[in-house]
Amino acid sequence: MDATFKALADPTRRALLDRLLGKQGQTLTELVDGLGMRRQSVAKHLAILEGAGLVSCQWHGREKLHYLNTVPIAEISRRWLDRFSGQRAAAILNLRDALQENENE
Amino acid sequence: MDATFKALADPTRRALLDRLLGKQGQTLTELVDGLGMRRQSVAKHLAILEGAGLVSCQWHGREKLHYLNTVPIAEISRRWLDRFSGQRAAAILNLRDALQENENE
DNA sequence: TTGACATGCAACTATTTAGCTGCATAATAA
DNA sequence: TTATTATGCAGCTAAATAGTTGCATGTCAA
Repeated sequence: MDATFKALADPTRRALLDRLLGKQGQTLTELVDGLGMRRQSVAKHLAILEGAGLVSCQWHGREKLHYLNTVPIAEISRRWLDRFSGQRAAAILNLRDALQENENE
Repeated sequence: MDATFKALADPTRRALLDRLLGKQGQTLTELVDGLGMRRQSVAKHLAILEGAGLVSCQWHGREKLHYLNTVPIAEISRRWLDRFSGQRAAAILNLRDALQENENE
């Protein structure tokens, strides 16, 4: 889970996920285009995404095709974010507001 | 949004959010306890969380009370994660599996 | 076979980050 | 007032990170 959060922390890596969401099975060379960065840098980012399980790869001759895997994102959403954005969090926000009201008196 | 992702990338900061979810309005000194780290380090983490809008603070005498703010998390969940964990992503995963099947022939 | 193409591996640099120590400031309590 | 407590600010170090270049390897196509 920590690897997933760390992987998502970089804007370049989030952009890569975005592009894979738009079109699966892209090669490294294809993904480099438009990022304003060298091939090796993008390869590093993709390796981090792969290490976090966010991207799965598949060799096809000399090309390495990259596929988005959304399972880790769904895990984060389910096991972590939901606790914060759910009803309980809203209740706590209300409590905070109540405390602030109290403070302003 | 980038600030939010970066703030969530650190396990100590996620732990801080967890603890604030459990009990709002804690002081810095209170939050230091159990993290195995100096007060100033925790203060830096809290400053980053505050900078990302994930924590709001309120002075009460010499004590600075910390409150969880879930809005940025909800934003991430709504504007970013939903695109990946939704039905479209599932369809793409199926497509990926289909491609892999095809590859194995 | 030869040349072009796709990728990997290794080493280097600069920047950011996480933690620390030391001192200063402000508020509470005796 | 004086001592204690809560926090902030500044500076330092070590480690991690993001980017680079250069070279090696393996595949496809002529």
